[in-house]
Amino acid sequence: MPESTGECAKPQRRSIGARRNPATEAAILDAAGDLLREKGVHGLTMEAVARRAQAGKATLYKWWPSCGALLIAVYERSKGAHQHSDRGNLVDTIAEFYRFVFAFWQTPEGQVFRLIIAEAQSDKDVAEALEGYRLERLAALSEAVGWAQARGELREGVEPDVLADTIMAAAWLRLLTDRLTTDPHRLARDVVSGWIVEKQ
Amino acid sequence: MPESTGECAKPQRRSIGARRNPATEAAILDAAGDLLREKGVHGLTMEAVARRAQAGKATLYKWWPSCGALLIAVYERSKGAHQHSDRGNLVDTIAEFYRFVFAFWQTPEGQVFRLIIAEAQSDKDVAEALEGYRLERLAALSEAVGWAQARGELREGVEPDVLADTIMAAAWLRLLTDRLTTDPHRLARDVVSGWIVEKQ
DNA sequence: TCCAAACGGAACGATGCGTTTCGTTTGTTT
DNA sequence: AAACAAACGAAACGCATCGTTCCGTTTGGA
Repeated sequence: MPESTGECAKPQRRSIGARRNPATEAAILDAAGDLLREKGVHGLTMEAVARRAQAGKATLYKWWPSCGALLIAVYERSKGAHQHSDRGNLVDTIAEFYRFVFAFWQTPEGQVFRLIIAEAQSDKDVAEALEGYRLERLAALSEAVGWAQARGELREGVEPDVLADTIMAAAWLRLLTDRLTTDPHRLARDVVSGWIVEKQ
Repeated sequence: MPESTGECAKPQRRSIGARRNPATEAAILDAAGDLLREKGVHGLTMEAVARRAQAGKATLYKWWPSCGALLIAVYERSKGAHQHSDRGNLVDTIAEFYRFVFAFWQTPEGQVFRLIIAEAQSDKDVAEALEGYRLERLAALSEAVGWAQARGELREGVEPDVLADTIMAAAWLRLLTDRLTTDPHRLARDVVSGWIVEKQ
């Protein structure tokens, strides 16, 4: 990841012709990300980003019409795609899921996600992007639950996407109420084990 | 003193001496609430509130140092205290809980709550107030779960506050992702029934 | 009687907003 | 080779909100 120094270092980025300059995009997203982590969502202003990235405001508004768009772009660039790995039983699989997302949400890049949820409550575009992301993650979780179901792990009548919704809800609540230090395995057991057939 | 014009909305609220004027507080909170519902959280500015309430900005900042404080005050004034009523079994009790909060969150007053959750992600004071409210509701939910446990409804090893946390998480996720039209009873069943002993 | 405190109102400098204009740079088209 | 198109940094604009600070007025309490 290119390090943006924030000042000095006069890159003198100019036009590279009648096409978008990737260096400009990178510099702007770097600056936006840095500002977000340093000053929170209120520090993310078009003015500040332009200043820091040594870019013109016109350039910013051309590619990212609003602050919300910038927020989404910052997150999209940094989000890691988590591949669910089946651990043989549902509790361990979900525990691994919690472990991964809690760890990510605690990184500077992942912290942006909670700001996106916040912004989505009053910005329609952000809400739309968030909904797309939510459905994507929900499908992945559903698949993992489906594996357990196929193994006959689950009690009768359990619908994978419904259980996946509950699993995700627990994660979001921890994020939004600053409890990401919750023990992932214990949480997985607390949320999931009610739906598992009892061993005998 | 005789009313001169009788014109609407010219209260001419003045000082009532060296003490806080309740009429001023009411007018300001009314104005703030109206603005929130009409223009969303971005419409809630100190300037706009002062204009609408015909109050001085100095008065606003004296009693509510920030926009977040105003947001909390608006919500505190309107929030209804939900008394949990036991319905004889846990699913029906939780269904009633979901029915109540979903209905409230869909009202103009209740809509403020999602904005509080959003603001709490970047405003420490709001986060603190939200945490207090969350724990308060969690305790009430825990109590309701405890009733079911006392009846022997729950499987062994279930901790009421842990289950209550999951119940609340499902509600919050619906609020934040615009799914308050979820069927409350079905949701209650989907979240809770895994923890109930099977009838025999 | 006098003082303290709250009130509405107006003004201030600072900052961010969204837009516009300008001159420069460079790839693409003619 | 020349003309064009589009992106770029930079600066400026009118406007809104910010948080603060004055002021004069009002009225209860010391």
